[in-house]
Amino acid sequence: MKLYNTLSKRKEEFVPLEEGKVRMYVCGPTVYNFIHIGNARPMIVFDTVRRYLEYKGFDVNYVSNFTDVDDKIIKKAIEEGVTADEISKRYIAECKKDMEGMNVRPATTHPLATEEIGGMIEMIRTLIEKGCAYEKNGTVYFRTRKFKEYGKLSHKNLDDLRSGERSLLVTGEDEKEDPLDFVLWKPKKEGEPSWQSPWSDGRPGWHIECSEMSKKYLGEQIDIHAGGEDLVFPHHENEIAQSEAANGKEFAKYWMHNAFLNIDNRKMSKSLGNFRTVREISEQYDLQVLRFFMLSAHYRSPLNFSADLMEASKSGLTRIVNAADNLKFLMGNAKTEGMTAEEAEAYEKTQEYVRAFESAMEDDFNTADAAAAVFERVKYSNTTADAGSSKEFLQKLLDRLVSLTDVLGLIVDRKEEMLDGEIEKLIEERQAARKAKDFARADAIRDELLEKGIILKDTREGVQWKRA
RNA sequence: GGCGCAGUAGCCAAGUGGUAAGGCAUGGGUCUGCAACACCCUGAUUCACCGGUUCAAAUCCGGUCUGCGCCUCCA
Repeated sequence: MKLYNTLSKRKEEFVPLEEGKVRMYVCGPTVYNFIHIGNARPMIVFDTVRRYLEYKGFDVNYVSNFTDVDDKIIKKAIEEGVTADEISKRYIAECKKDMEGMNVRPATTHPLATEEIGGMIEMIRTLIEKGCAYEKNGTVYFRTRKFKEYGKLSHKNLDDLRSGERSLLVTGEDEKEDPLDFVLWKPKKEGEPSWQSPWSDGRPGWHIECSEMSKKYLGEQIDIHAGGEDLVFPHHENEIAQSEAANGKEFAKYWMHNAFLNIDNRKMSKSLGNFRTVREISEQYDLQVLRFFMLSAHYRSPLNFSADLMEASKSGLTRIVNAADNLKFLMGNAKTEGMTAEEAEAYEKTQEYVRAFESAMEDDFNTADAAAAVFERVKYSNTTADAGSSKEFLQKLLDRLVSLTDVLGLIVDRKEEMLDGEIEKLIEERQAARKAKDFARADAIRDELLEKGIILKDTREGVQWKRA
């Protein structure tokens, strides 16, 4: 299995620190509002990475935080006249609903920054003891130049950064020893949430949060650290500096970053007014469609969101779901149980699609290519399975399809709700009308059911239905 | 200014040296009372442009054009 490591700028063979186990940390959202579709990309992408690792038999310890103390949260709390805690709790709950809709599995642990302050203070204390940090007027800064490898992730050199920072120098952050130094702890302002520390009542800087939470739940060294590409600098660069300076060992072995999501070819931003929340999308589409859309391109390529592309994704996903529905429908009407020799042979051929799927995923999680293998698999079962197929054969075809779509987090095997007696009666009545060639009546019933969200399909084997 | 990414059919998108996957859309057909689903057929002598390396390039090198990202705690 190969994955692209931002650190080395190339694809590397994945070798876990401990055989059979993967320790993975994904930077989570700051919870000051509903999550937007840009937040959704890393969630979906890295959830898929996790699913594939588990599919390959790894025991994955997956940690993803919620940043629940931050300027934006405080600002929102002031606007609404409630506590910051109320805001963060509310949007964590909303975020979890969205994750469920996108079929993003809960992490092994979802730490909250506010519940880990003690550990952060300890880490800052260690950094000060080692001479890697210093305190000025209640603020603690990281001494960036003390960490010789600073810039190794974002591949920047300190002097280039320095020239870019000139404007900052004159804006009055002159209490820093060096403009590149960043905050580990800052004193509270009036009315802000705060915690006691040896330096001041205040709160931690953003970067130290992830360093500490990763250490606490996964240990000083982890396999994979992931997030959006905008986090490469400065967030992840700073995490490396803090963690490696404090712990004295390499922090994460592999760094994975997803590319950005644009909307109608423009960057999503508040000033452009093109911000789209996952919740908004869910009013128009099943979030499964959003997930499928996100996986239609490689995670390191920029992806453009538009209504047309969502429609195309919806059609594509429906094709996959239809194939599964069809297998289930045929299974319900199968006349024989055991597989014949020909069927066993036909089933063996599906192994080829599994191989194609896996080799796509093994190549830096190429989900677009993996989806192509799923489509070929779909075509194969659409052309191979029919009313004469045995139940066992159909079941095996379905199982194999589901095992692949599960890795992508696509649900194709939704449990069917029982039909209301009334609806069932209408379907029977329509069948009778059709037999009597009373098509006007038959169509009227079909329209009536459509209004109730039931779509009918007449097949040679009988009437198939599904919820819209 | 510094660092970096991308440009493949109407749209989306794989493919990183061996002669262009897959999906959506379009058009035609089979099936069907009709519809829906499914199936078959329908697509790039060509991969932004120019030049080079090679027996061979969308894939490597150089240049040009275009779009974009990071360098401001925005995933």
